[in-house]
Amino acid sequence: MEIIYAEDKPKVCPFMPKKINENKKGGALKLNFNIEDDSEWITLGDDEVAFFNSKVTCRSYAAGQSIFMQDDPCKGLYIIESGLIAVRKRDEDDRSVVIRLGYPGDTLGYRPMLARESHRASAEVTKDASVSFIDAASMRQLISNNPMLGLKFLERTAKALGEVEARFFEVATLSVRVRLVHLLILLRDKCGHLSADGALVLELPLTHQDLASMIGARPETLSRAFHELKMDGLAHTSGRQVHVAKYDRLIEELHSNIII
Amino acid sequence: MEIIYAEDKPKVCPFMPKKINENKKGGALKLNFNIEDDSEWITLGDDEVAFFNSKVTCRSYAAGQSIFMQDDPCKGLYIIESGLIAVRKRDEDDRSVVIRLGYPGDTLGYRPMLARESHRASAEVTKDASVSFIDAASMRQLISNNPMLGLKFLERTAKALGEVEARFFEVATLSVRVRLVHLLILLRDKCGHLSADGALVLELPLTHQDLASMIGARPETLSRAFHELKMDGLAHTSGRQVHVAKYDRLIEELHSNIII
DNA sequence: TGCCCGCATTGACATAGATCACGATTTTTA
DNA sequence: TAAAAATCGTGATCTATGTCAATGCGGGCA
Repeated sequence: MEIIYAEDKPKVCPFMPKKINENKKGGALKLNFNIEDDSEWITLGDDEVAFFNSKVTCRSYAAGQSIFMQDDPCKGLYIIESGLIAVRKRDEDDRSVVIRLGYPGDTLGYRPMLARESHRASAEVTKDASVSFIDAASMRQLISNNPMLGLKFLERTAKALGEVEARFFEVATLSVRVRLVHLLILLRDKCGHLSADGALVLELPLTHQDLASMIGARPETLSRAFHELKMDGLAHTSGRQVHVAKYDRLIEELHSNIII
Repeated sequence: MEIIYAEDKPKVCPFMPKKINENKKGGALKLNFNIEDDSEWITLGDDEVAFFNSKVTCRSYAAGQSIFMQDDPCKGLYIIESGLIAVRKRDEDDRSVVIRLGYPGDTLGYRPMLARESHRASAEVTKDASVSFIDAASMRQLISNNPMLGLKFLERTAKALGEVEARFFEVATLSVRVRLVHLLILLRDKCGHLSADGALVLELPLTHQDLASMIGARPETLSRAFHELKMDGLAHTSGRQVHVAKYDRLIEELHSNIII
């Protein structure tokens, strides 16, 4: 359910509230995506929803635009409603690494907002997106009023921390091939679907260059790793699609190399 | 101010409360280290301090002992009062990586405690330590009673996340030499002091093997990197000490390679 | 004291992965 | 639609780092 905007300029999203946590609180949150049961936002009470709604603004971005840039001061929290965002870190030589991908429901910028730091990475729109924003002061006010909201964010941050630590471990000890296999498995949930013949197909949302950067490798090396997987009959690429023949064997290959 | 225990077996620490946040709340927290102004614990009110004190227990560990092991279920939060802890992740081939170091005032296990997961790493005592413990249920109760406590933990976790992301970026893009230089600079605050002749000396708290793992390299490679630094007149090692001749030039070398 | 045993160093070698280069694609733009 | 610009694939190198092996060092322990 993606919203298409004709204009080039950003505009405010239409207000289409979703019922959240209907039984208990019945609040209607001004956010344009399906709020999951484990979302941080379902912890908000009526008053808080009203406060949130009065503060939140929404705009849309075309693919290629940036939501914020590395080293910008962090103004607040961004909530992805639709589209796809790549969080990217650069050095002065224009080497860049995609740190993570943001999907609808995800938030951006909570780390620098909470740590009261500047953005350490840029957020680039990969597929046309619509993103809501709430300023840092309001967000902190919400969190200090509502312990559960803070706790939810804490859990989220804690999970992210664990994941990055695991990726650090990977890059430090595992081969490019294994890292690629792991990345493919991680992307399955968000980008995978079954083709007509029942095989698993991943729609990779990024160029091979960016994929390579996510596992700390060069594009050429990634290309060769894909070639190897094809030779072994595990998976083959066509454009930005990856057809996975033997998902089980991917998992196997991972298990023999990783303990998480 | 380190506490020495003669016994091999752990024993309960003496109760030596520190005054925290005297002006406003006057609580005395049952923790044996100097509580910094930005510590999460200064947010506790009288009742909460009493509750905390009734729940917290303390024991001491000798160097070499483990506080918890990878894959153990997480029972609660550990607070380091003295000593030094290495947080280490292992795979089945006994390759291990030191993820971070824990100093007095630091807490261990908040990530798995909050994410309700098992420990993804072990905590090994590197210098005889005294560590307090509070169970997960009590800790959660404290956090949901006191929004500020949660917020403080949130900030801390967010900071840690930023640091690990930065290290991921490093390992993916920078040479071992530059990573070593960066590690030395990071260790300066905790392990550095000035020698008689005014030069900077770092007392490295770990074996070269563990140091190597922290920057995602093998011990032999680390050894050669140190050798290189010596050749260039930047620093030289003797045992676990590193004598830094030109700290400025270390910084320089880093700046020409990193943007944080 | 001397014997271990784990740690550090050094050398020789192997290799994964980076770099460079050049066409072949695909995508974007005009 | 064609032209231009990315992006992708592949081969030929090069090099940083890992691996293996031998040696030396130092600190605990009998």
